Parts: sequence; C-alpha cells; structure tokens
Amino acid sequence: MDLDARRIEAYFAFMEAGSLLQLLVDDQVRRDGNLSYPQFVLLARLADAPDGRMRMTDLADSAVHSRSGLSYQARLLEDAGLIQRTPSPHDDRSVTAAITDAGRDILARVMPGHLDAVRQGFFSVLDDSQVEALAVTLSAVRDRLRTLVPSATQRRRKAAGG
Amino acid sequence: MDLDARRIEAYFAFMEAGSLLQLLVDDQVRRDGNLSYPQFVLLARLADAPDGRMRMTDLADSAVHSRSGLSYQARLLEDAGLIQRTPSPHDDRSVTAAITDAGRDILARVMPGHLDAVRQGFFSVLDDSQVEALAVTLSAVRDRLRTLVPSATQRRRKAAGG
DNA sequence: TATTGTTATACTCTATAACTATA
DNA sequence: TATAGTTATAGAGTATAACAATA
Repeated sequence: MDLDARRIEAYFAFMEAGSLLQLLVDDQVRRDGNLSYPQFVLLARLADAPDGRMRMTDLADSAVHSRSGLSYQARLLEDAGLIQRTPSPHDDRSVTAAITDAGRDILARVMPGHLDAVRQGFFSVLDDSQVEALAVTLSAVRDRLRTLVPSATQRRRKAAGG
Repeated sequence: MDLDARRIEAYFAFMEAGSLLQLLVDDQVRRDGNLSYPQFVLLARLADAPDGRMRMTDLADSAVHSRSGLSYQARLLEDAGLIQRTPSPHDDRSVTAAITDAGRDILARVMPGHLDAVRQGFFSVLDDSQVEALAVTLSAVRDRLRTLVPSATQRRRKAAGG
C-alpha cells in the first residue's frame, strides 16, 4: 500500500475512532457523574490548574470553546455547585472560575471508571511501545493543530473587524 | 514518566487533537463544498461503496448515526441533489441511498483541499514510519471500539425491549 | 479604543418515541 | 413478531452579534 493511501487510512481511522470513543466516554461520564463530556473536560482542566482556578478566557481557549459557549457551560456547572465564579483580583473585567470541593468529589467519583473505559476501549489493543509512540505522535499533532486552529480569542478579534 | 501517565497523556492528546482537527476540516468542507462534516462523511462513504449505493440501515451503522439522525441528513443531502433515495429491489421495507453525479462533483471539488488540510494539520509533523504506525494502531483501536459501542441498530433493539 | 464576560438569538445535530409498511 | 424507514418532538451544544463594564 502506498504512503498516500496509508495516510488516508490513518486519517479516517483517527476520525472514526474519535467518534466512537466520544460515544463511549460520553456515556460513562453521564452515568457515573451526571456530566456531559464538555463539562467533564472543563472540570478536569480546572482540577489540573494551580489552585484549581483559571480565568474564563484562558479556560475557553484551552478547551476550544467560544466564550459564549463557555459561559453557557460555566453556568450549568455553577448551578450544579461544581465550580464557582468570582471577580479576578487584579483585573475587574476578568472572572476566575474555581473548582469547588463538590466538583472535586464528582471528578474523583468519575475518574476511575473513566480511565477504565478508556483502557478497555483504547489501550487494551496496544502494547507498551505503541502507547509510547501514540503519546509522542499525538502530542505533536495536537501542538501543530493548536497553531493552525485559531483560539476563541483569535476568532473573536477577527470577527470584530481585524 | 510511568506507563499510566503515558496513557493518560496519549488519551487527552488524542481527544484534543480530535476536537481541533474537527474544527479544521469542518471549516474546510463548509467553505469548499457548503457541506457539514457529517454530510461530507456520508457522501464519502457512498462514493466508496460499490455502485455508490448503500442501504439506509447499513449507512447509519457505518456512520455511527441513529436512524432518525441519518434520515435527517439524508433529507438535506437529497434536497441538495447530492444523493437519491429509492426503494430497494429485493426488500420493499428497505431504502437504498445512492450518490448522484452532482454529489460526486461536490466531493471531487472538496477532496483535494480536504486532504491538503489534513496533510498540513496532521501529517506534516509525522515521518513515514510514524504514519505507518498510526494507521496500524488507530485501525486496531477503531475495530476494538466498534465491538464495544453498540451500533444504531443494536441501540434500537435494546430500546425496543430486547 | 481594546478587552472581558454575559446574554439573546438562532441554528445544527442527535436521539427517543410513535407511526407506517413490509418480511 | 421483527425489521426498515420516517417524522414529530425535544434537548444539548455552539456560535454570532449586541451589550455592559473595565483597562
């Protein structure tokens, strides 16, 4: 098989595996934590951030969201008591989102089953060297795509008339 | 870095790369062919099938759609003249969807730019052996996920009370 | 003037359930 | 009875544009 055909094969396999894995983990976070996947991702990002806090704009950019989309999800998470939004200390325009104890509890409840599902659906067919190779190549692809796909902030600047 | 951490890294890189690549190609098929990505996928599947035809149920299963979701997309594609639905010859319950000449034209117009976008966003950071490895591992993952995630038909049977 | 965040609004996608028709 | 497909309906997610407030 020539290289071009290999590329197309890899690309479609990637997209389809992505759709299927989405369905799998969507289901898991819904069942085990009553969360949508976008909500799970936001919680996981916050939990990983220093102090469990991030500025709304940075969170939107990091999660590939428009700001309005993030505001929508943040409202749902805040109504559920899983995050809290407060004015930022040094810039009164900004809002800082922080994961709450309840948010961390939910995440702790969901994570084990989540990793189990991913292990079963994804890693069970790979050996250690393949996992290593995937971590390397997919990180490179992700970084490359970040440079190509405009962030929420960049899209907004463009729309404003730049 | 231990293997578990490597796995988590690979998983999140995979999901984020998937989201970003979606944004990139969504945009491309919209601009170049006035298609949504789900519509592009359906056209590409049909174009690849023998005679450019597939039964609706098989198309739904292969594209990870519910049947109603497929009916919706099929109506849009048919209204645009890109596919045509006709009763199946040997089973009057079934409907066969076929890509039209106009559908093939659109696909021919979109594909080069599509592969270009994927090349730039995805393959430009990979060497030949990495592409080869990705094709192998991602195909295995996709096949594994297909066994785990119920198809549209299976989900329907379950809902009916099987 | 530029940036931050929210909201009003509209649109796309998807699914469940109910329905018709055929095997 | 089981399967194929459609439609009515509803809900989630996202984006654009308009807005208010602060830098």
